[in-house]
Amino acid sequence: MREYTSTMAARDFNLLHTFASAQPLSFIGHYDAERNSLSYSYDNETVRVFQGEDSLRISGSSPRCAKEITKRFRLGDSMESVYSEISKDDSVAESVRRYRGLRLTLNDPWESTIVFIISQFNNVKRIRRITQSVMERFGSSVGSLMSFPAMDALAEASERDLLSCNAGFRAKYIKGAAEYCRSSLDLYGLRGKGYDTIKESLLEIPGVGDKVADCIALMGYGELEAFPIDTWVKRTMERRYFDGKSTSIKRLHEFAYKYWGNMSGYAQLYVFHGGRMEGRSHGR
DNA sequence: ACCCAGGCGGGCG
DNA sequence: CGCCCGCATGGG
Repeated sequence: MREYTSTMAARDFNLLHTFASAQPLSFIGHYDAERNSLSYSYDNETVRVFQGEDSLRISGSSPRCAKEITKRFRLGDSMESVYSEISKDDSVAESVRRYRGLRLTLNDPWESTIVFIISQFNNVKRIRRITQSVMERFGSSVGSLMSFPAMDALAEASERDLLSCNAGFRAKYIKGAAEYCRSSLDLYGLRGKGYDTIKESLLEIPGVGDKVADCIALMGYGELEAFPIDTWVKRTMERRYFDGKSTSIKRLHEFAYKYWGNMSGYAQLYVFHGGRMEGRSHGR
């Protein structure tokens, strides 16, 4: 079985920060700390990316693997201009300094939908375990990895089998979302329709609310206006921009859009990751 | 024992 | 619109 490899220059690319930032790839892929590499399956192929000094090495089962990595990690984005656009204050600038190379990923819309449904009211370690166990149970093997389950597989799964993946109360949402996505919504047809249209459609999926819809819009469709507000982002923003006062999600959205505009998605990534890393190191 | 986690749906005023 | 609640499960 042939393997395709390639090397490409990559500045401002940090695989570990990206893996640690709780994006769909963090849950679907496998990170190897010793090699500093990440492997995952896509479209019945496998690929592995190794972080070098100022370069990436790629190996995969298809000649398309380099293109896949370029797209998945948005290597075409100029991080220089992203950083200059989002660094509106010292706290964002500090996150950028600490986590330079943290990349936004562009993932499959269907996979993003299920992963972010699993993510609700949950912690990162458990999201990964549940996602992996759903893949083991309902996916199929691609080389030595597992594929992400098809819509049919999850729509036809029993709630009991999903519960045995420890999905908890999310089991019924997973099944409901799969049924809805295969019968009543063309997830892939939404690509490129724009943030408002995409979000409105996603909100019709059972188990998808405001926050999860923004996550899917951002990391499944690449809509950079999206600004998902979870507990970390809320707390971090209240501390940084609202004098520590409790502030409604609606107000935080309004603030974000005025402040970062169509770079909100990248700003959110650095606010979220910075806030979460800082919060964790302080104990709690 | 306790609080919390990349929230959502449903009910209430 | 805002607020409150229940929801499964396991980490710190």
